[in-house]
Amino acid sequence: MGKAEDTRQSIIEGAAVIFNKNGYQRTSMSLLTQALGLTKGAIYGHFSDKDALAVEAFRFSIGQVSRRVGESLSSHSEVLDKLRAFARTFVDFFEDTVREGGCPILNTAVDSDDAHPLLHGEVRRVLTAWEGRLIAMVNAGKENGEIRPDADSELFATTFIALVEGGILLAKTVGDRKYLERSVEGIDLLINQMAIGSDRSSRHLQT
Amino acid sequence: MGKAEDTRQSIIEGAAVIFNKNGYQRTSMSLLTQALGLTKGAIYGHFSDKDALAVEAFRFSIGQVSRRVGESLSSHSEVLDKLRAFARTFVDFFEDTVREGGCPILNTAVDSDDAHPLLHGEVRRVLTAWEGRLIAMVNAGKENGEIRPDADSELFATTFIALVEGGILLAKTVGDRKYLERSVEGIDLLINQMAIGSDRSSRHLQT
DNA sequence: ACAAAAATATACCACTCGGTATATTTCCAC
DNA sequence: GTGGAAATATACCGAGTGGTATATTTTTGT
Repeated sequence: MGKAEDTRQSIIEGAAVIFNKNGYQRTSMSLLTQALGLTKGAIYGHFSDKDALAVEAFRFSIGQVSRRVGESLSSHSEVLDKLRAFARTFVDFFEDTVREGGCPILNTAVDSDDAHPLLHGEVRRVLTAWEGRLIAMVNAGKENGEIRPDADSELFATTFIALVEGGILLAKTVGDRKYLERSVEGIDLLINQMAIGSDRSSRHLQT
Repeated sequence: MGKAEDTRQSIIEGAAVIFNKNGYQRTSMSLLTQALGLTKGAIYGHFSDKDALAVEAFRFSIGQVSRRVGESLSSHSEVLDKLRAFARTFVDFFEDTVREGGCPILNTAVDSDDAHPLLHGEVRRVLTAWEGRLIAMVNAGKENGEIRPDADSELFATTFIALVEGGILLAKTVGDRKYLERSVEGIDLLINQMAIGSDRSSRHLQT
């Protein structure tokens, strides 16, 4: 990778955090230059405009999340364990997430509301991909006999995502990670209810 | 109410929608003036600065949500029905919510991230109040025998809020209300599991 | 080592921002 | 109706915005 390509990547990585912390609008080009130690000339030499950089930065942030999740899943073979690890990843990295400005999906979804169709399309694609991945995992669990065949995979996928994002929102806003922990606990309950032959499926919303 | 107080209120109501649609940063004073048909002089005559107006606008938006929820609850006497009506209110008003720019709690929580301590404090207060209200309702249900005494009211309150906000986020971002409907369906499952003597408590994550 | 090319820095553009000082209009008590 | 006060409009401020044209530095192929 040449020197130029190297700085291009460092711009993306630096901008990802700054955009995520401050939002698209509040992130000015001059803020980026001083945080990156570069000048406008350098940035505009690599990206056509602020929008293009924002999109690449968002994709990079998503890649980071995806990588973390992938690593968590790889250490488990059973689908049920993979699902549990999936959810718990967001708890494990909560402090890092807060330090980097919160969940980029959540932030960008709210931030790009109407005003930024490009970013809006990106986050929309990420969310449906996430949903599809969860549905596929549940279906795989049905096929290998881990999950009851009558489980509603779409209902599970939606509640999974909603609980994760809602949990992050609550925990970050109120400033207490217990809200995210509880949300993931709620996901665990749902997972147990889909499982075949687990006595945990008879335990409900009790501690 | 004098003419001036009337104007002041119309500024708040108009600004509430504009702030919620565009976010704090993207809502410029000139955007407000042209949308309200007023000039800066009029606005700054009633509010010290943009921040003060934003806070009042946020409170007004929250009041609207609170009013809707209150009306939904008032038509039920049992706690379990109140909880179900609580959740369903967000589905019933989903189209209105989208038209007005999304859930003000969700939007403001993400928007005020770090940058606006005043608004951040407001949304934080609203969230904990919402949590307290749900916990109180569950406890009331325990006392009058509707809800199992061992139900985890805090876990329920957190998952309730996370599912509502996460569901709104998903539904609005992807552009399909079914995601919010599923999230509320998930809440109904949790409610049924807390209920005493309902055979529904043995049905889990199946359609 | 050197010249061409690529990458980065500098200086500047028109425009918009939130906010204010002042002029003008509208309201209200008498 | 009229005078004084309150409410609103107008004109303007310095600062910051995204973006660009050009100058300078750095890299790269030979």
